[in-house]
Parts: sequence; structure tokens; C-alpha cells
Amino acid sequence: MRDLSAELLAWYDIHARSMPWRVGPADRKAGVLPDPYAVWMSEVMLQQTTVAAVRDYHRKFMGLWPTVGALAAADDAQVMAAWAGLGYYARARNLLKCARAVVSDHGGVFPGDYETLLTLPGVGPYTAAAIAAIAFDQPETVVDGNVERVMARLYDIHVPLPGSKPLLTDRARDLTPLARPGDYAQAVMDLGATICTPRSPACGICPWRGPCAARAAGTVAELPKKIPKKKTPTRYGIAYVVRRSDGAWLLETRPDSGLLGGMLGWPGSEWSDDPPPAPPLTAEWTALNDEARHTFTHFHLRLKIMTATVPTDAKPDRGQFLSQHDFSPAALPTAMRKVYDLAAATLRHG
DNA sequence: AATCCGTGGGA
DNA sequence: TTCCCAAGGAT
Repeated sequence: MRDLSAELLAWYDIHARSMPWRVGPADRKAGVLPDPYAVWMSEVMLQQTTVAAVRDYHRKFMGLWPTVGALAAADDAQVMAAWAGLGYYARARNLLKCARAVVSDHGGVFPGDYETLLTLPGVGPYTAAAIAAIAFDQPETVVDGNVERVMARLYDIHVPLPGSKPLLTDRARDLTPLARPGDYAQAVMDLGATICTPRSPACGICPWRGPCAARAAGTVAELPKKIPKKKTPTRYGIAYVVRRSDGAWLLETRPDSGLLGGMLGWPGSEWSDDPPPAPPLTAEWTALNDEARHTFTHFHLRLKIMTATVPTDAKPDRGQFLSQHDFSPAALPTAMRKVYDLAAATLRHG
């Protein structure tokens, strides 16, 4: 078989995407490797998340916590607030766990081998391989969504995902070169992100157009096959936005596990499959006409919003008041921020 | 093994 | 509007 990796690396030398946490192919050839901490940070943020969304967050985190030691010593709530809006909040909790494990178990230095990386919280097969290859030039094979798509097409594999993952991983591993493994890992992903895209791939300018089996078979557009997913249900709930007369907001920190775990949010009802009953007519509550709508990975959410203003000696059963000074809507996950955006207009007072 | 877990952009 | 999708991991 021809050395496909050489053709891809030649393409990468010209077309590599530039990112703040990356070291370009020219510098890498001169022996320069990126900061493992910055690479790890980028890889965790990039899990199921677009490069465009990650850029600002990566810059913010590296500015606030420039080293793994600084992050390990950070306040949990500040890290969660900084992550707000990026999604998949278990990543933020594991980010802290991982930083503290690196400090306590590895002397504050990121391990460079796949097996050890795999033991760290929030670091799975993909991320361990990515850090080992990109930050330490170890010949590990990254298999993300891009690589799965590229392999399925290159070898015209019609077995649907996720069942085909082991097969696609084997193919990807066979292609991984011993030379320039870090560049190669980034090259395959760049190819998938810019040429071998899910819709309307640019096969005409693909460095692998010659050996691509799906292109020869005319099946590129239908690959990779995937198990169809069921449609997302809708759930309903009520959010209570309570403001004290001194301007403080009533908020609660959600439990560490589950949806929006560890994040700040409004007290509210459970979210159920049935629309909530009409609110009882009382003088104290204001029911907003608009409801907050938000779509999570696996369900749509519609939240009725009830607002109230209470005196400074009010004693809430749930949550705690955050002063105007301490509260920022930017610290809320998006679903909760949407509630704030709708409620705040009715709760502006001196 | 299958399910859970966010978000924003694009077709 | 609706659906798909993006550098997955934990349970």
C-alpha cells in the first residue's frame, strides 16, 4: 500500500489551520512542541464543541489560570462560572479534578504516555491520544468524529456507527505514521473539518481523492452510516425568579451530578413530560406571558416564569440570595440565562 | 451497551 | 421549524 500519511502531511504543511494553542508544522519540524496544559485545555473544550466556540473560552481560561497549578488552586464556583455557556458542564468539574490530580499525583507535570493520561478525570481514549500525539509526539491514534468519517469514506465502510467504531479505529491506527505523529493527528482532523466534511465534501481538492474507495464507488455522500436517533421529547417546568427589595437575586447551586450539574440556576419545579398546571392566582406572584425555550441534547424544555419581589428579611426554603454585586447572568448556563433575560425586565427597580 | 449530558450555527 | 452536527466521556 502507498504511504497515505505522507500525502496527507504534505497537504497539512500547506493547509494546516492556525489555532492559538497549536504549534504549526514548520515550528514542529524544528522541534518545538506546544504546552501540554494548553493542549489538554483545548482538547477538553473541543469535546463535541466547535473550534469557533472554543477560541474565546480557551483564551479566557489560559488568562485566568496560566498553569495547571494555578487551575488546581482555583475556586470551584469561579471555574464553573467561567465555563458557563460552553455546555457539557461535567467537563468543567472534571477539568478541576484533573488539574488537582496532575498536581497531587504527577508533581504538577502532565504525563506524556497514553495509558497514564487515560487515568485522568475527563480524559478518555480520544483526548489521551490527542495529548500524547500533539503535546508529546507519541505515535498514538486519535479517533474523533472527523477521523471516523474520513476512514468510513476512505475505505468505503457501510457498517453504521457506533458499531463500526472498532473497525474504523483499526483502519486509523494502520495509517498512523511513526514520524510526525502530532502533525498527522491534527492533519486527519483538519482534513475532516475542511475537506472531508459531513455535507458537500470537497473531494476534488482532497489529498486522498486518489485512494478514496467511497469516491470510486460514488458513496461519499451516504457515509458514514449512522443509527438513526429518536426524536427529542418536550418537557415542561416552572422557574421562580425572586428578587429582594435590596436588589439581591435568589439562586441555587444545582447538584453536582445530572443536567447542568454544579451550575447556578433558578429555583423551580421538576421538569416533567406534561405541561404545568395553571398557576394559582395570587397577588404576590407575577406570571410572565413569555416562556423560556431551550433545547438540550435529548429534550426540548419550556419553562413558565414566575417572578416576585420580597422584603430583605425574607427567608427562602431553597437557594440563597446573591447580591447585585456578586451576581452576573454570564455565570448562568444558557437555559437559566434565557429565564433571566425574560424576567429581568419586569424586576427592574431602584 | 445504551443513555445521559449543552450549545450555537447552518441547511 | 426542525434537524443535524462539532476534536467524547462517564456511568
